[in-house]
Amino acid sequence: MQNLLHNLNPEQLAAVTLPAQNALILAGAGSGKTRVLTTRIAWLIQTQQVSPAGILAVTFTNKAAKEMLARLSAMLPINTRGMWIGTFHGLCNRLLRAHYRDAGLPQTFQILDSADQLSAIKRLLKSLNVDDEKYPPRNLMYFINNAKEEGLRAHEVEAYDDFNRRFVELYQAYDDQCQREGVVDFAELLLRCYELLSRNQPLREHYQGRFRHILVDEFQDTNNLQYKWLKLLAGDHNAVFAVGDDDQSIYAFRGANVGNMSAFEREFRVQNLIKLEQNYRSHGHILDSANTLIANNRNRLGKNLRTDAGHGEQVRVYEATSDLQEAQWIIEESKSLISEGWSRSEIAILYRSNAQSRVIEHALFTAGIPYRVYGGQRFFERAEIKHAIAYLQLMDNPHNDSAFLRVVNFPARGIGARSLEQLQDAARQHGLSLYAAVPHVAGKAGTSLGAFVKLVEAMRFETQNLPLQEMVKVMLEMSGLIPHYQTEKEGADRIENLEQLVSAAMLFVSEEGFGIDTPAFLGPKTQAVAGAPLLVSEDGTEVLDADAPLPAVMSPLSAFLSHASLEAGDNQAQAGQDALQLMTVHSAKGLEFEAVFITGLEEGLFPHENSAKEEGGLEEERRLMYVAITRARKRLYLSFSQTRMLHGQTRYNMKSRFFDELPEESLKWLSPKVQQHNWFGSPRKSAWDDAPESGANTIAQSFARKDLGWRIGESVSHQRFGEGVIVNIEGSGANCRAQINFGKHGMKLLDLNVAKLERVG
DNA sequence: CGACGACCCGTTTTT
DNA sequence: CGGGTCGTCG
Repeated sequence: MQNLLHNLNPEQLAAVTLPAQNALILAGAGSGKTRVLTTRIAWLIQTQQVSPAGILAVTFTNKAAKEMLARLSAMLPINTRGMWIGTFHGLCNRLLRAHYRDAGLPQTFQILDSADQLSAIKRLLKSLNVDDEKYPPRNLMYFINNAKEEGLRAHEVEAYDDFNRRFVELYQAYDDQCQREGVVDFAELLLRCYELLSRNQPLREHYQGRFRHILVDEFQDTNNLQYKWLKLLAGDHNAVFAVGDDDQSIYAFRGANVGNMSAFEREFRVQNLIKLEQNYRSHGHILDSANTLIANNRNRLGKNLRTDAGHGEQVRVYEATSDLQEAQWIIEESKSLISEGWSRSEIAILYRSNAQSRVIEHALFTAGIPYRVYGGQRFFERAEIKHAIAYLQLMDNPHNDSAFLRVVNFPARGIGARSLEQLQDAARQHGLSLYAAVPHVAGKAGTSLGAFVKLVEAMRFETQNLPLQEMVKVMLEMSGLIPHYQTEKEGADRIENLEQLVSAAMLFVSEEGFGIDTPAFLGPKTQAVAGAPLLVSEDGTEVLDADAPLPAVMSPLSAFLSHASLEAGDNQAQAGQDALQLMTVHSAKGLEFEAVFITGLEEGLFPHENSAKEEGGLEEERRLMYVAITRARKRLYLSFSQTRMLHGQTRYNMKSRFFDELPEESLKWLSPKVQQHNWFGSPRKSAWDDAPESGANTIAQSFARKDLGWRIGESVSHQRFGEGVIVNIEGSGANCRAQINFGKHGMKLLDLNVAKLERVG
C-alpha cells in the first residue's frame, strides 16, 4: 500500500483515498488524472473495500481503457479479468449479449458503424421512395442519433411540424428495419442497454448490487444518455468517482454535455470535490498562457494550473505572409529542433481542420522529413476489409441486409440491379430479409441468387468447427475475395490487408480468451461463473451473469464482429519510424509533446467561423485552444498567416483573437512587429513583404492599383468595427467599395468614399 | 457492369 | 483546389 500511495501529491492522495461516496475530481491537463483513476481502483482492491468484480470503470475510447488496464496490471498482482473496464459501448454490448432475449435482440445481433448506419438509412429512404433531396440521409442520421442520445424513441419525439413529423416517422421506420435485420447502431447500443436495465428490475438490482464502485474517465465528454445510464447503474448506494475537466470539453458538437458535471455535483449530492491543479507537464510560460486564455470563458467550474517546473522559454509567435510560407517556416524550425537533438516524434504540428495539413505535408515531403498524419482511414474501414466482414456477418446472421447487399455481387457474379429489385420487392411483400426472400424470386435472377445463398450456407457449413482465424481464411477463398484481388493489378495491397485480417482474428482469439483450451480462459473465468448467480430471464430461462466467459455468451465470430465495429483499429499508416506528428487539435487531446506548433491561428479558422453561429461556440473554440496549448511540455510555437488558400481561393484573415487573450510577457514575437513598406509604398504590418513566396506573389498580382490608394490585403482600422483586412475592392472612383473582414465583427462592405478608415501599421 | 466526366461541397470525431 | 458522389455512356 505504501508503494501504491507514495509519490502522490496531497490532492491526488486525497482523491485516491476518498470514502465510498460520490466524488467529482476536476483534473486539469497534465495533472495525473489517469494515475489517480487507476491508483484509486488499485487502492480500493488492495484495502479490500471491494473485490475486482465490484469495479466498473468506463472510458470513451478503447485506447484509454487499454491503458487503464495495463497500468492496473502493473500495480496489482491480481488478475484483472474480473474487473469491468471498457468503453460505454463495449460494456453495453457485453450486457446486451448476455441478456439479448430480455433486450429483444437476436443472439447474433450485429453492430453498425457510422458508415453502415448511413447506408442503411439511404437504403431505407430508397425503399420508401422518400425524396433524399428534401430529407438528406445525413440529416436523418443526425436526427435519429440525437434523439437516441436524449433517450427518446420515435413515439416520444415531439413532432412540432409536418417536416419534423416525417423525420419522426422515418426514425420509426429505421428502427423497424434495424430490428428486422438484427442490427444496432452505436447509439442504440446505449439506449437499448439503458432500457433493458430500467425496465427489468431484477436485472437492474443485480448489477447495482454488484458494481459498488463506478469510475468514469473524461466525464466532461458524457452525453445525456450516458449520464442517465450511469445514474441508473449507480442506484442509491453505489459510489461514482467521476474524473473530468470542464476546460477540456471539446465535443459538444457530437452530443457531449459539459453541464453533466454540475448536474452530477447536484444530483449525486457530491460532498467531495477535489481539484487537481498541479501540472506535471508544461513549463511556466506555457501554463500561464493556458490559464490566461481560459480565464476568458464564463461558465467554468474554476481551476488554475500551477507548475514547479519554472518559467521555461517564452511562447514563440510567428506571422507568415502565406500558408505556404508558414509551412516553410515550420519546416525550418523543426529542422533546427531536430539538429539540436529533439526527437521527431516529440514534435507535434497541430491544426484546427484537416484541410490545413496538405500544405504542411507537401513542404515536409519536399524537405524529406519523415512525418505521420493521424486521423486517416482505419483498418476495419477499408473497402476490402468491409467486404470480408460482410461475408462473416452473413455467416453469423444472414438477415443482415446491409451485409447481403454489399457482397451479393462482389466479386461479380452476374447479380445486377434488376435482380436485386425483384428480390427487394419479394422481401417487402413477404416481410422477409433479402436472404430469406431469395426462394420467392423466380427465373434467372432466382437461380443466381440461389447460388449465392448456397455459397453462404457452404461457407457456414465448412467453417462451423474451425477456429476463428481458419474460418476467416476459408471465407476469403470461398467468397472469391482473394482470387478476385489476385487478378486485379492494384490488388496486392488489398490482399495484404486481408491477410492482416487473419492475423487480427488470431490475435483476437488469443487476447480475448476465445482459444478454447487456454489456461487463462479456464482459470479465473470459470471461477467467476461459479460465483456468479444465475439470473432468471423474463421468459423463465436461466441466463448467466454478463461476466460469464464470453464464449458462453457469444460465439467467437460474433465477438470478433463486435470487435471490428467497436474498435475500428489503428489509423496510423506509417508507424515505427521516428517522425513528426501531424494532427488536428481534437485528436491531440490526451497526448503530450516536447514541442508543439499550433498553426493557422486566424480569425475564421481558429476560432472557426462556424463557431460564431453556435451557442457557446466561441467558448468551445477557446477550450480547444486551451487543449492545444497544454499539449506542450517545453516549447510552444503559435503561427498565423496573412493569406491562405482555402476552397480554391485566397483568403485574407486577421490574426486570431486568441492572441489578445494571452499574456504578453509570455510571448516572443519572432516576426518583428515593425512597419514596413511594400512596392506601392503603403505600409503593412509585416516583416515579410519581400518574401518571394507564391502566396505573396498572388497578393502582389492582386495589388493592381485601385482607386483612393487602398489595396487588397491591407490592414485597416474602423471606428466601430476595429481592426480589419481588406479582402476585395470593387468599382472605382465615386463607386469604390471595399469588402473588409473585421474578424469578430464579420465581413463588411464599406464605401471607400464615405467610410473613415485608417491604415494600421 | 465498369469507367469516366460533371457536379457539389467544404469543422472538429469516437463508438 | 480536390475529394466524393452521381449519372451517363461504351
